[in-house]
Formats: sequence, C-alpha cells, structure tokens
Amino acid sequence: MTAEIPPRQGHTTLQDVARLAGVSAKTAARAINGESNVRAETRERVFTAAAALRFRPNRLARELRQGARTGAVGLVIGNLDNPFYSQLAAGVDHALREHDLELIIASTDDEPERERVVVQAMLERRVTALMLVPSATDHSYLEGERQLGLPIIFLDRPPVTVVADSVLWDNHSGVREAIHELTTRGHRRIAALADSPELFTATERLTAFREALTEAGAEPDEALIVARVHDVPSAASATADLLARDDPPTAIIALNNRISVGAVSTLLRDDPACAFVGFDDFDLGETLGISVIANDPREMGNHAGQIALRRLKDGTGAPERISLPTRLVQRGSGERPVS
Amino acid sequence: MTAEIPPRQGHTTLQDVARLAGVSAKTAARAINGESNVRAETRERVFTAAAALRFRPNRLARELRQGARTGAVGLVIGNLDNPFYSQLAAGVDHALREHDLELIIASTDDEPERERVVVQAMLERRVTALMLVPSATDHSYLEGERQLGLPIIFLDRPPVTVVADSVLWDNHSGVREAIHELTTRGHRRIAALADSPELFTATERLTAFREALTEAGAEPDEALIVARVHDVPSAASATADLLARDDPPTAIIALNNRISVGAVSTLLRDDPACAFVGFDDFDLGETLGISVIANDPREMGNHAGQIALRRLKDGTGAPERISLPTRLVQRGSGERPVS
DNA sequence: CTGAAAGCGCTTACAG
DNA sequence: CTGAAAGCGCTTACAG
Repeated sequence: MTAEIPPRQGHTTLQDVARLAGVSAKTAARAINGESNVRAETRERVFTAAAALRFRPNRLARELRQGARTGAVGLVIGNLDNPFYSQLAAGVDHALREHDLELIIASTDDEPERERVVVQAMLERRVTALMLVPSATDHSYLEGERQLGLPIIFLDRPPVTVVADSVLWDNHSGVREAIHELTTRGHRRIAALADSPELFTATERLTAFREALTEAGAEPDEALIVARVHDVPSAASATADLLARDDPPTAIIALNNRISVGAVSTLLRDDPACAFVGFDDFDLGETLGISVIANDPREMGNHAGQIALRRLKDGTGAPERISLPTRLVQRGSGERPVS
Repeated sequence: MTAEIPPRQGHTTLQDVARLAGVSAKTAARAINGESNVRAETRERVFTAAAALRFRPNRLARELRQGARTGAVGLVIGNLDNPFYSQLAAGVDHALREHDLELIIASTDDEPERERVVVQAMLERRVTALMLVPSATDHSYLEGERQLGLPIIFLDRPPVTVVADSVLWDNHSGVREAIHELTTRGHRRIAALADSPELFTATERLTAFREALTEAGAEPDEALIVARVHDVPSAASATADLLARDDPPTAIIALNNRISVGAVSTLLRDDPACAFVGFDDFDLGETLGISVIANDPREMGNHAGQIALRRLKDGTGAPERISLPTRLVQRGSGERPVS
C-alpha cells in the first residue's frame, strides 16, 4: 500500500537545485552562471545542491529563451570519407574550438536533394551559422535566413542565387602554372581528368586547363579530356585507358585529390614515361616524388570558421569573398619532366 | 509621427501561421505535422499560410517540450585530420542517415580534459546518444547519464569505470598473424613502432606483438620497440633511426595508420632490405605493395551507429561488446618477405 | 543581494 | 474535426 516512488523522469532542473538550496530559480541561475550579485554563502549553497543533484543545465531551454542564436554551427559537406572534406571539417573545427561552438556536420554525397534535407534540418535546429560546400545550384531557399541575419558561408564553390560569403580556390593560377611548366618542357599532348561538369571546381579547372594550353600554342585535344571521373577506381581505369591509346598523352593532369590517387596508382603500376601533376596534395605525395597543385583544405575550413566568428560578433555587411591560392609544387627526380 | 514598423525579430512561429490561417495553434500544428483529424480545406489553409510566412518549425522548442530526447547524436573523436577518425565518422554518419538524426562531432586531440569539456557540452545539448573514442580513463562522470537511459558507445578503446556498449578491434589476431608470418619467413629481429602507452590500442597491440614473438621463440628486443610515436614525421624519423643502427631490424611493424605512413615514407626513400607490415590500410597501400593489418574504421562507425539506433528503439539492456576482426593482407612482389 | 511573474515556441492532455 | 490551457526548463524584465 505504500506509494510507488516514481523513477526520476529526466535530468534535475534549475528548479530542483533552487528548491534544495532554499533559494529562487533566479538566484540559483545567477550562481550557476557566475553572475554577480550573489552572496558568497548563497553561491556555495547553490553549488552544493547542484553537485548533489548532478545538475546539468539544459541548453535547449536556455537557447529557446534567449532567441534565435544557438551554440551550434552547421557544416554541410560532400562526404567524410574524402580527405578533402574531412580536412575542411578539421579546419572549421579548429577555428571554432575556443569559442564554445558545437559543430553539426552533415554530408550530401553531392546530391542536391540531400542538401536541401540536411540544410533544412540544421535551420530548424537554429544553427548560428551555416557553412556549406554546395551541391545544389539554386539557393534562393536560403534568402529568408540570410535576411534574418544568419551568416552563410559557401566553401569550394560560389553562391549563385543567394548573397553569401565564400571561400574559394584560385583554381586558375595553379592549373595555369602547371600547364605552363609542362608546355615549357615540351609537352603538347596533355590529358586532363576531371569530375562531373555539374561541379563548379571541375568546370573551372578544366577551363583553366584549356585556356593555358591554348595560350601555349598547344591546342587541347578533346579526346584526351576525360570528364565525370568521380572516384579512385574510375580515375585509375580512365588513366589506364589513356595510356593504352595509340597516341597516348605525354602528360596527365588530375583535377582533384581522389582522381589524383587513382591516376597515381595506375602510373605507379604501369610506370609509363608520362608526366603527372595532381590537384591537392596527399600522403606520400612528396615521398613518391609526385608534383601537385597544392592547396590546403584545412586553411579553407579555418577561414570559413573565422568569417563565421566575425559575422557573429560584428553582424552582417557586404559579403566577403576570399580566394585561396593554389600553386604548383614540383617534385621528382628530373628524369621525368614534372612527376 | 508614424509609428516605426519594427523589423521582424526572428522566424515566424506556429502562432503566426495559425493566426493567418484563422485557426488555433493546435490545429496548425496538426496540419504541419501531418496528423489526422484535420479537414482537407483547413489543412490547405494552414499550408498556404505557412508557405507565405516561410514558416520553419523550431526544433529546440519541440524537443524541449517532448522531453529528454533530441534528434542529435554526439560523436567524440580524436581529430578529423586523421583518416582513421574521419572514416569512423563517415561510418556513423552513414548509419544515421535514414533516421533523421543529426551528428554533432567534437574532437579531443586525445586530451582527457578536452574530452570532458566537449562531452559536457553535448550532454547539455541533450544528445540522444553519445559515441566516443575515449581519451580520458575515468568515465564515472557518465554514470548518471547512463542511468537516465542515454545510450553510450565506446569506440576503439573500452569503457573502464562505466558500463557502456563498445565496438573494439580484435587487435591480437591481426598482430599475431603478421608476426607469425614474419617469423615463419625467418625474421627474428622485428621492430615495432607504437603510439603512447596511455592509449589502449597502442598497449594492446604491443602486448600482442611481444607475445607472438615470444611464442615463435624469438625473444623481443626492447631496443627495437619504439613507443610514443604519435605522428607521421616522428614515425618517419624513428624508422630512419632504426635503419641506421649497427644491428638494424630485418622487419618493422607499425601499429597504427599514421605511423605506417611515416614509416613507409622512410622505407620508400631509403629502400632498405627491410620487411614491413602496417596497421590500418591506406591510399596507395595496395599499389605500393605494402602489406597491412587491415581493419575498417567505417565499419566500426557503422556498427556504433547501429547499436545507437537499436538502443533508441529497444531501450537499455546488457551492454553490447562487439569485436571487429583485423587480418593480415599480404602484398608485395615476393622479393621481400612481407612488404 | 534576492525573487515573482511572464514568456521563448512548441506539445500534452483534455474538453468539446 | 477543433481549441483553450498548461507546461517543457530556462531567461528576461522588473520590483524590491
């Protein structure tokens, strides 16, 4: 006949702490949050009560009351498996560290519909800033949020139908530099491996490739330009196909990191007399003497984080557009022109 | 003298939508959330109003009201720069996809104090499950959360002072297999490169190394065991030091992925007659003919995600403890025993 | 230095 | 099929 003692339903609340300490909720909050105007003795009593009850403040409640701003930043990338994206995320993470901001990461696999879904979820969670490597092309659905003051930062690919900050690569300079070097050393038949033309970077790098080649007086051979190479295996086989041609290229440029790894694996295996340059550096690239167009995804992420922090402090303004350098890093023994 | 029209302070609310549609908040909620018992015509009116006002529901409010559970899962790892951790995160991400769960990621750089800080923040945000690669050794501070029903899953390293699920490697089998192979082929002087002894995996793999060597009748030479190798450069130089000895080892085993990359870079550069096996596979490992003790971080992450989902559905129970295989993958030309 | 009341934007538990 | 009231756990805006 004794009443059942109901199991604790959830976490203890500020009210519970206040009650045990014999003060009001407001006073308990003052002590917990380290505000002034609390008697030392009162503070002690609240601390003791909080510790006894293992009080852990509920941020959702706090943030709901305080308004739009949350302590979470949203980062939307293609896929954590890809070192480019994970290093980007590492850079963002690094920038956010000291500022008590949490990082919500979602991946899209570069699918526009999935981008909509994950961004939507982040907006409903009221992230305090949104960074994304866009896969969709229309971002007018973000316009409302922008007007509400949400810092929005595009990475790797520029905003099109929305005004936003961006951190991009200077794709042209690195590619030009590489092609210039190759043509100077006599290469005329240079092949290029690129990702899907829907991707801004793929198209921009390919354009730079064509322009640089033309400028050097070496008309690009469209048969040597392979697009829609999206992963390591397909890059490996596309490279093998190029090498198996009757008129193989004398040099190959790979226009992103996954493509580089695939191409290099074929080149190492077959060991043809073919020069090579790859976009993005990678583990063992230096050791293997592979020339690369170096860029630093961590730096890109870090910049994005810095912009977000600045926006949160100073509010909105004209959109920032940062262009990060890419430059040719030549390696190799000399027995081959560039690789 | 006209009154200033105040700028919209924040997002429109369910109340705003209800007002515009001429219904109560509850009815608006029913329509928005797709509940039954709403007249089609009413539903339409609510939808129209919501679209006009660009209503975006506030998840913080919903989750606060609904109770402890949030739609966010917390993942605590060492560092996103390390492919082991980023692939682990990719696996978790993958498992969570279809379930509308968001992923909050925080990195600790393997510092116990930082782990406390980020875990604390996640708990205050009321994550619905917590996964961590622990760097602290005492996790009794999680006991309260466990009792409140929070699914807690340890990855890579086991829980010590708290009851929790775990997904670990069978470190012994892979290392034994590798050492068995090396000793069978005649190696007696085998060096090992390991991370800090504070790390469970480092110690466990080193123990397996010593045991396997002893079993094969080849007493381990402590001078050939290098501990506290924590990154690629230090692994590279530690390898160079080993090779420069008067009595260099005839084989080297690297006990994690970063150490492997560093060791391989030195081995490729110096090209000594030294066999090699590395823990964790890596890009170009197969192409370069490097033998590895293969494991799959994505799989570990995926398993953790699955356990979390199961716990969320079926509630608590006896802790699960999954041990994932590691196995020797032999590559190489045959001119060297294992590498 | 302290506290009572109201409110953030939803959902719950009812009542009709 | 619809709605009014109360409440999730905090903070705000006051009042003392």
